[in-house]
Amino acid sequence: MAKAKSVVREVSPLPRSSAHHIPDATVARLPIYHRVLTSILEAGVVSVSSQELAELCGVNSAKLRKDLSHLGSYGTRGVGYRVEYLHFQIAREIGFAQDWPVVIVGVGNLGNALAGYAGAAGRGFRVVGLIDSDTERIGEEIAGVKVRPLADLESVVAEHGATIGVIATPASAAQAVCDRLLMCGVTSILNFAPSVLTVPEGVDVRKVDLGTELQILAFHQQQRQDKPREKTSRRKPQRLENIS
Amino acid sequence: MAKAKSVVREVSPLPRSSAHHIPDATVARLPIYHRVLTSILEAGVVSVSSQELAELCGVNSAKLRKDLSHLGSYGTRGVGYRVEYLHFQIAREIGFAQDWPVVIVGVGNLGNALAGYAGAAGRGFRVVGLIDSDTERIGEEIAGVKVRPLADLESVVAEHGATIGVIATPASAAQAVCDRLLMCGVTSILNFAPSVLTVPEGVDVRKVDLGTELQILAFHQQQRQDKPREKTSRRKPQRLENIS
DNA sequence: ATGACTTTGTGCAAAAGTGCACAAGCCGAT
DNA sequence: ATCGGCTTGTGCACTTTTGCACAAAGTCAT
Repeated sequence: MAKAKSVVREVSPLPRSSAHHIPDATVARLPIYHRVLTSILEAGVVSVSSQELAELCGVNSAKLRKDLSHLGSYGTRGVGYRVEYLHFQIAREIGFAQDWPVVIVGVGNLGNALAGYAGAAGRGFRVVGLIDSDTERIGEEIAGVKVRPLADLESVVAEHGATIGVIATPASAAQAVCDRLLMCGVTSILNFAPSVLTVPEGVDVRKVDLGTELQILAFHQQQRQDKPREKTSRRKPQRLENIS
Repeated sequence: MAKAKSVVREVSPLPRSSAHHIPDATVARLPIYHRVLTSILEAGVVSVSSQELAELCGVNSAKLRKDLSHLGSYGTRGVGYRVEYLHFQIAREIGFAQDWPVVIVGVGNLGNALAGYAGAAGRGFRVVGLIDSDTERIGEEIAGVKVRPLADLESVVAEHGATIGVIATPASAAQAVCDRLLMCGVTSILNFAPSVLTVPEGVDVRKVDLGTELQILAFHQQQRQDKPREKTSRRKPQRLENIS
C-alpha cells in the first residue's frame, strides 16, 4: 500500500479520522464488528484473524477485510488484528466515545425498551430526555430519567444539545413530532412509527418497522411453501455464529 | 406488452402467483407500498399514478414502477393504478391474507410491543404463543394471549404449526432459543437480540438491532460535525412523505 | 540470513440495485 | 376515426456491493 498510485490519494497513517469515504454497507456493519470485538476482548482474546472474526460476525472474511481496510491498515500480515487496537479504532470511527445525547419521544413498550438499551452505560449513548403525551406517565422514571410532557420537547432538546431523536409514537403523531425535533436542532432521526417521514435534505432518517420485517419473512415463507421442490433452497447462505 | 419478446418469458396475466423472481430490494419495499395503499384506499382514493404513490412512499417513481412490474402489469398506461386492485395484488404477493401464526419468545418491553403490533387484527399475523422464562410473568395475558413458560415452547409451536418465530430475549439466551425454535419446525426468525445467530442453510433470519441503528446515526452525525464545510451535505436525498 | 508458512490488503470481475429517458399504449376530445 | 396528451413498462447506463484470488508483507524455525 501507499505505493505508486495512479490517482492522487491522501495516505493518512496517523490516527486522524480516516477521511476517505466509507461505504454505507460498511458503516452498517461496523457496529457489529465492534460488539463482537468487545465480547472477545472481555474474553481475553488478544489477536484475531479476519477469518475468525468474520465467522463470529456472520460475514465473509474478504468482506470483513475490505471493510476494515476502509478505516486504515490496522492488521498485521501473517498474524491478524490486535483485538484491543482494532476495537479502539472502530470505536473512534463510529463515535463510540462520545456518549451522544438522545431524546426519545413516546414511552410505550418500544420507547421503554429503547430507553433501557440506550440508557445502559458504555454504549456510546445517553438518554437525556423521555417525552410522552400521556399525562399518566409523566414523572415516571425510566432508566434514571423522568418522563416529561410533550410541551417540554423543545426545552429538553435544547438543554442537552441533543442531535439524535427517536420517534416511538403511534404513526399518527410521528410527522408532527419529527417536525418539532428538526425545528430545535435534531438532525438524525430513528423512526419506529410505521409511517414515512418527510424531512428536508441533510437530515438523516432511519426507519425500523416491525411490521415490515415480519412481512418480509412471511413473503419468503410463502415462496418456500408455494414451490418446495427446487434444486435446493436458493436462500441466501446464512453462515452465522454467535459469541457466548 | 406480451408482444414479440426476444427471450421466452411466461406471461401470466392470470391470478397465479408471479413466479419470476422478485429482487430482495423490491420485496423489502412491498410492505410499505401495501401500507400506503391501505391508507389511501380507506381514504376513498380510487386511482393513483406511480408519481403520486411514489411520493407517498418516499421513493423514486421509476423505482416504484419497476418494483410493481415484477409482480405483473397491474397498471393502465395514461391512467395509473387502480388502488383496490393493486392493493389486493400486493397483499397476495406478500402473503397478507394468510394470518401467519407467530411465536414470540421473550416478553420484555420489546416482546410486548411486538405482541401488540402483530396481535392487532388485519395485519396478516396471529400471535399464537408468548413464551417467557420469567415465572413472574407466566399466565399474564397480553393482547389476548397468555404467557407460557419456556418449557412449553415446543408444544406451542407444534400446536399451531407456527413457522415464524420472534426472539426478543437477552442476547445470552438467543442462540439457545433459536435452536429450539428451529428444532420444532420454525424456518423464519426475527431476531431482536443483539447477537449473531448461527442457523443451518435454508433458514431465513432477519435481525433488528436497536443499538446498531443508533450507532449508524451517530456515525453520520460525527461525519457531519468533523467536516461541516462541504459542497453540500452529500447525504442521501431524503424525499419522503407520510399519509395522515 | 534464508525459506516455508500464514494472513492481510486489494485488483478485478460479477452481481445487484438505481434511475434516466423514451417507446408503447390508453383515454378523451374533436 | 384520428390526434394530442398522459402514464406505464422497460432498455440501458451508471453506481454500489460482493467475493474470488493473489501479490505483498509479516512471523517463525533453522
